[in-house]
Amino acid sequence: MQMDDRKKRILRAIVQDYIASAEPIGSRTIARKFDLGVSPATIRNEMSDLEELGLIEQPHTSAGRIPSDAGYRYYVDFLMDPPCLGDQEKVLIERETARRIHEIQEVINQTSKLLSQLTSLTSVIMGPQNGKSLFSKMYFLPYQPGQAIMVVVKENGVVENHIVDIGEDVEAEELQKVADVLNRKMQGHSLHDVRKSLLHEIYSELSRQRHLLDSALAMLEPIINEDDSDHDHIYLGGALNMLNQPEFRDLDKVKGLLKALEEDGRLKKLLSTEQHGLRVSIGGENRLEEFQDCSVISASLRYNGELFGVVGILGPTRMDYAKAMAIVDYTTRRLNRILRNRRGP
Amino acid sequence: MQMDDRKKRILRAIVQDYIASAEPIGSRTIARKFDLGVSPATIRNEMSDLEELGLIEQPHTSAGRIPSDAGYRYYVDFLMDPPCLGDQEKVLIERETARRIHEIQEVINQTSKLLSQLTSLTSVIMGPQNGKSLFSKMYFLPYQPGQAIMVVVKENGVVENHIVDIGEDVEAEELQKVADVLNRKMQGHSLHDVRKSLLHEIYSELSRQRHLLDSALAMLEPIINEDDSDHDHIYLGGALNMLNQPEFRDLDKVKGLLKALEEDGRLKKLLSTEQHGLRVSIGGENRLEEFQDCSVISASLRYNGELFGVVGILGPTRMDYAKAMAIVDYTTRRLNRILRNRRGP
DNA sequence: TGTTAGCACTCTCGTTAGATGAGTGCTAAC
DNA sequence: GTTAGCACTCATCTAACGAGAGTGCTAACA
Repeated sequence: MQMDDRKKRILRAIVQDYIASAEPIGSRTIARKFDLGVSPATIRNEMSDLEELGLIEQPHTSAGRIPSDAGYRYYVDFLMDPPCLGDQEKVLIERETARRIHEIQEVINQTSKLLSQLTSLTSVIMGPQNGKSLFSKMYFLPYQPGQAIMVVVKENGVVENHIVDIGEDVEAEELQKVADVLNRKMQGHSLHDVRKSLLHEIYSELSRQRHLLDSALAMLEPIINEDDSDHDHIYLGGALNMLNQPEFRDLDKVKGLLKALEEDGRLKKLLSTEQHGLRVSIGGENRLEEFQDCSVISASLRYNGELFGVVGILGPTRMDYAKAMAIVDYTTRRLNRILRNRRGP
Repeated sequence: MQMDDRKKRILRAIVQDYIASAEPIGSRTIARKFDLGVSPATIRNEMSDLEELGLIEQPHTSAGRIPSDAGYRYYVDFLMDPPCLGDQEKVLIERETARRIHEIQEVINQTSKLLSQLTSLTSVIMGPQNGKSLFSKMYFLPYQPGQAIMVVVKENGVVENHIVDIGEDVEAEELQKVADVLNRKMQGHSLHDVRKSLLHEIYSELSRQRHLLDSALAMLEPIINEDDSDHDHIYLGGALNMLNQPEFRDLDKVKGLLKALEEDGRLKKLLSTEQHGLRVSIGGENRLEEFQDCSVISASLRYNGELFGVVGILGPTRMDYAKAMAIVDYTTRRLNRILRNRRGP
């Protein structure tokens, strides 16, 4: 069986109406709402075909039809109006991302809020993966007697500060000398590497300042550990928006989904991809059980060509794909431009 | 009418049973479950008295009784077993708070998770209020051509870093000289003060390095602005736990509450207090409409005697007060001890 | 051969009516 | 002061029923 023009128009009508209303739609309603020039009976026949093709389905015998995952996929790939963005939305995105990008955290928070507001869906942002980030430099600044501020700069531009304990008799300046050696050795290596191979090399070079080195290395512990932990958090924005979707009127469903969202690991799997450009994952295309009723639109952030993070939107399978895709696309392009302007160290 | 011993025992039974079961409890059930040595009829008479005293109420005519806000208050103040903590819980708190307290953010995240896990309620943590925090020192570190890392230390021990734009021809070292002047002038002043009065004083002193100063001040902008904004975020842990409480089986109720939680301002009002020690706010005792069905147990964190933050638990009015109070109390004591050990600069 | 009208059938949803059961308040007896 | 008994109230559960929306099939039509 082929998808002729009329079938396409009918499928398009079903998907669009269902996206808007969340109600199964019947032949009669289609005939009334969309001017296809044929009677409900004809549409019924066509719908029967579409069902056989696996593009639509019936929740129960005497209800209208709703799109299947494959139906949404067909719609996104072939039938949808090309995603395009309103001017106000563009302006909003420009404005929100223009404000203070002094801290990476700031960017993430802002963007997350922005996306969920614009789409009325849940936004999902995965920051830079600590595990893979390369070390660039470290500095020590005085803090209090016995303590110092350790500032760590990574090659992806991220700057972190930690308060570390040093001996009472040690000055931050002194420590900085040790740090300089570490900087020379560690620059461009992942923290993982450091632990694996560089440590003893550094050790020998610095043997005369052994006790200082010991403490410096102890200080790096927290960062090195962070490396392994699943500590590259995922930030959710507008998780509540989900409650407004009729498909989540069932409390248990919501609970399950939110629980899955709380476990960072699940989401990370869902978002992880090396793919450039926009990615659309519809319903069952997600492998994960919990997200079978959801779709994810995501795109990657890059810094110096490296994966820096992922920005996405999570919504019910029945979502306004055109709009969501346009918004994610525009936002990530914008962020990538900003990241590019912060040239590599 | 007086609260004699039997009345107290009955009220205690009602509160405890209702906390455990979330079901209104009737005279017959009390007589069966709790061994008071009197018949249901007698208990009915006493319950009638308790209702007249405003300590219990009936959801509808033919249901059992539930505690009123005043009833909970009476229970907490006079009837409750003194809050005390199991050893496992103590150990858990010790262990979780012992791990890396290198970053204030870390402490907040950890504690938030910990509290919500231990109580199965929602934890609420308010970090240091930027607006009130006093400036201590700033440093500049090299980052990339045209940019520097600005590290700001506040008197409450918080360290922040920001990436700031500087002229292409300016070195971070050069900037540090300006910073030294700023440090001398601004130490111990709130950022608010700086804007109001110190700026022109600083200006005159540094007039020869005007262009550098201009940029340094521009850099402080983000922090100064942050000051005014409601940017001292509130961190929620286990907001989902609420969904498990039978009182929130109604989706609209949950939505309303979560919406109120999302607006930081509301919660800030709820938590703000100068009071030392444990604070219990029951149901209608909260002024805010949205939280009439909730109780909040909170306590303040202090650093050098200054209010540093607030740690609390938010749950339905029907919560296990003894347990929640014990946990909040122990946790904040522990955190305060840790903060004290990080002596003031 | 494709399209349409007609019709019987299915299934969900909202309403209504009873039956059930937990709990109360009152009265009178102990 | 305490208790047993009893009539009454009210939420909740269940079954039954009708309305409404939609389908699939058949037969007629162009």
